[in-house]
Amino acid sequence: MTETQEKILDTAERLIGEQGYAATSLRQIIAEAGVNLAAVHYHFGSKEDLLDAAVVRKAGPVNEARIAALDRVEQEAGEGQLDIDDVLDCFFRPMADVTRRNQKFVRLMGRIYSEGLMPQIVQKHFQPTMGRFLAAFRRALPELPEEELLWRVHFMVGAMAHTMCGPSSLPGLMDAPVDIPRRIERLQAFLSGGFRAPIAAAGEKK
Amino acid sequence: MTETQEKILDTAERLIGEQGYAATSLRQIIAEAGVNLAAVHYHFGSKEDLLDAAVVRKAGPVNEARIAALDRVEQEAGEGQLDIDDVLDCFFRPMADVTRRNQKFVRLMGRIYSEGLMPQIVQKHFQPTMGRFLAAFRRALPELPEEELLWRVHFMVGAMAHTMCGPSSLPGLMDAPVDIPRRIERLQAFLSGGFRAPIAAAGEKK
DNA sequence: GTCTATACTGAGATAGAC
DNA sequence: GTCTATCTCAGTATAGAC
Repeated sequence: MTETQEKILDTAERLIGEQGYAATSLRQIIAEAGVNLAAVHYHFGSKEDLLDAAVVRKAGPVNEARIAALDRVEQEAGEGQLDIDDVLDCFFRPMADVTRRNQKFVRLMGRIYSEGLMPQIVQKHFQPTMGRFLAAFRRALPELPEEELLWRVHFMVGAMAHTMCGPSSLPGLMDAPVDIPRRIERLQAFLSGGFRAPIAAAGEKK
Repeated sequence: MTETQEKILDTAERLIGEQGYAATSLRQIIAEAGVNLAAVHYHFGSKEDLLDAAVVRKAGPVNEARIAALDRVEQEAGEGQLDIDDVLDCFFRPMADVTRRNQKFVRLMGRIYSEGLMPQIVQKHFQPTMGRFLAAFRRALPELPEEELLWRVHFMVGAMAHTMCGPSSLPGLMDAPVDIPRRIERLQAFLSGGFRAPIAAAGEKK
């Protein structure tokens, strides 16, 4: 990894996290990184591939930590049932941990999910991890039908994405201090209740 | 409202809902609508203002129905406490109803939230409604501290946004039939559990 | 192999003729 | 009110210096 590549990745991570992908031009990135425009395409191929590389660099370790935590919890549980809160903890704690050292990256992660851009990137880098966690959720909530389980994980991802990227748009939260780990704790408690909720009756009318 | 304006709005609603805002060019919209490029800027000012107009046209009735439903529930409750499920119902049922007649619009709504674009638009058109609902949530969950309540509403918005726009990226849900009302029922049950969840202890360590 | 300079295409926006 | 022509800036592609 050359110095040029690292300067580009660092700057892209910061600017895209702050402003969003669409709002950040390659020309702004290269200006702040002090490199040439063509260097971006030489090293990364395209703007989208640059984002991909920036994600991969930091998301890899987070997902590894998630899997490691899940391995430990599953081993402790043996053949028995898993606790949904333990599973959520395996998923969110590594993210909270990395946030304590690097706020920039979590912003970028939120952008990726919530700008709706490139499901491919999410797919490519998070799908293996999600597969492991889906299995764990199944073990924690065996009474939940498969389709309902998938939707609940989908809701979880949506709430997480919206929560990660920047301050809330709700008036009372705008000027709240940016304490991401605390934010994640709140989210985890909320999701725990959601996963445990009884299933909605189909076609329910009040 | 001239015929030209309506053709532009209809086409924009459809294309942006299908492809997203960033991926849809004004030139594509005008080609399919059969109008001139400058007409868009003449009538709406900019691409962003066009989106704004498309949202306003359809979101207005939904929010009015939400407020009307909430009025009714609050009147029935009198001075007593509100039921969180009733409040959620007031919020989501109008959206499910409009979906039964017009799938295109819900896609557009999802895009707006989830492309992270223009918080201004969300702010401008949904904030008054959100204000009313925040008060209702407070009445339904009086024991919840204000900050926690605001975050939970934030999580709700994130889950909703992610759910509205297109199919899930989870393997098992990709080819599921697009039954938005059913999707909303599932979401509502999940959120109900989330809102009722006990609060996370600060700095909790397993 | 790395990087610079520069040109190309398509986007949103605008001025002015009609 | 409407449309043509044009402007600026985006992402991209390539030729060639080192």
